[in-house]
Amino acid sequence: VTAKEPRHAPRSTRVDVAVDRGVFMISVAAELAEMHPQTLRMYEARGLIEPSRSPKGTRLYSQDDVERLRRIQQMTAELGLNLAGVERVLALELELDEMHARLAALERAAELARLEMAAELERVRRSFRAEIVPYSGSTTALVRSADAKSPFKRRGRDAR
Amino acid sequence: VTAKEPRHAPRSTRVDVAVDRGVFMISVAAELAEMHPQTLRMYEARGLIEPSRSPKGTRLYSQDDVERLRRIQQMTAELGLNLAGVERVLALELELDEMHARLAALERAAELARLEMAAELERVRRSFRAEIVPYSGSTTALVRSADAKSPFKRRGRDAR
DNA sequence: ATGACAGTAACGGGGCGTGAAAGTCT
DNA sequence: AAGACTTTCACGCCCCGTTACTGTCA
Repeated sequence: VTAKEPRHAPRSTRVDVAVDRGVFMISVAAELAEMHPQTLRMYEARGLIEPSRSPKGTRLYSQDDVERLRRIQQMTAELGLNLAGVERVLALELELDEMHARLAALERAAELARLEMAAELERVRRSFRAEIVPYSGSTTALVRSADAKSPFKRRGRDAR
Repeated sequence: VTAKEPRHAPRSTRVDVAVDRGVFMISVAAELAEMHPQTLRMYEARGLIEPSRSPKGTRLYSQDDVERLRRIQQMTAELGLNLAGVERVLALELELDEMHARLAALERAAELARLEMAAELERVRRSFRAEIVPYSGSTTALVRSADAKSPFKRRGRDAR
């Protein structure tokens, strides 16, 4: 926001790249994940990660790959898991995420159903009231049905 | 079911004991879990398991403890996890179970709410209809609602 | 006094991260 | 020709299961 900038300031560029697009070769991916390149190859051999390959056979790691590597790194380094544990934990965390999503979706669906039900109930109340004509001298009410909007004509928005 | 049994048949007894009541001392717990007794002590030192203690200080493992040991055993032996991994996986699986329970509870609650709503809706309809009475001498149709089978009475069995 | 418990310490095999060697491509 | 990639192999640390030793109690 300042007007003046140093002439030889470090230049940086930001490029938009799909997060699952492989762009980093092994040396820079290793640096980004703070790991040894050889370790990355090992992980691939174990099936923990699957970088794409250039036509020449060079590994290309995506942004997602690097993030996954960092997660693995913190599991092994900070928590002391071995690779088998990492594998299992990653799988479980995936399951857990899916379950979270399902739960959130179900909650949303339930709330929505609740609202629709309430609305339907209100509609029914109103439509019945509208068709009731005040009548004095009897305990019964009358119905004008010719043009009456049937209270139950709309049934659409509920069945799955 | 056969009438005659060998006189010296192996005798067995089945005793009811609370699954979380510590009853096995370390040697039999180890045998049940197919592990070395020392391993059990190690796991306790790591906080992976917490057998109760007799007044004398002897470890007493419950049925639950033994099951947990077997689960640990299969994680380490079959899957190759180390203890840190076991710890993490057990925690995650607990979370997952809780989430399963929550999800099931939420589904039940939603279904129940749905039924109650439907019932309420039906009540409202009926109560309004009860006030409607036949009327002849008009071009409009009539509704005897007290006992009338309403054309739209059945709404229940459709969702899902 | 034998046997199962408790605790601490040391051995040893395997997992896994690192380093080295050799080959290919630009 | 130099440098970064590829692969395979070997060293070495550390985890952890086992064994061994010692002490206590019935």
